[in-house]
Amino acid sequence: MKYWLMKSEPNDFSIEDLKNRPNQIEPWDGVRNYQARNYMRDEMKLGDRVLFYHSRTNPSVVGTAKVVKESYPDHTAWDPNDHHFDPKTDKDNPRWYMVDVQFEQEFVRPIPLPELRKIAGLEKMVLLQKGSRLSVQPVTEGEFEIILNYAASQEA
DNA sequence: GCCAACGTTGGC
DNA sequence: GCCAACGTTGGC
Repeated sequence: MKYWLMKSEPNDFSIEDLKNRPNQIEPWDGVRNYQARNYMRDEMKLGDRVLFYHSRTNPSVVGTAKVVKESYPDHTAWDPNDHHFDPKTDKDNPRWYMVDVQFEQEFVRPIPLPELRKIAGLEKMVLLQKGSRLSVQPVTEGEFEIILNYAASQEA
């Protein structure tokens, strides 16, 4: 099993939105970065765990989700009316892929980015590296556990 | 809203 | 294949 962190701008799609979806499942569409796509297309497997991250507005880890459908073409790339329309990809040779994720839990207290930087054991997290902007990124099992434990300790 | 850091595009 | 110009991301 692998562990991931996925970013979303809460104004665009928040963890509350995920929680309110039918079956609490949502396709992770709109990723238009090759490295992030490769992770989704090639490495994300059923049951993989995901840290849900809110970017830009009060950046923080806000909860967890899991992968419930492995990669398939992101059809929004072919929709001229979609914000993430990509005129250069065609249906015979899909360029962009997505997975479905399902809500697991929302932290009672989100963990803000500055707080993450202070937690021992997270120094090497991709998220915390300078200039890191990947919207889909790997997390180690150790990092994942540290964050879950930290979140749980905040709820006591 | 600003802007630094990245990623992509396209002329040559 | 280089690299300048442009567009985007995301912390602040």
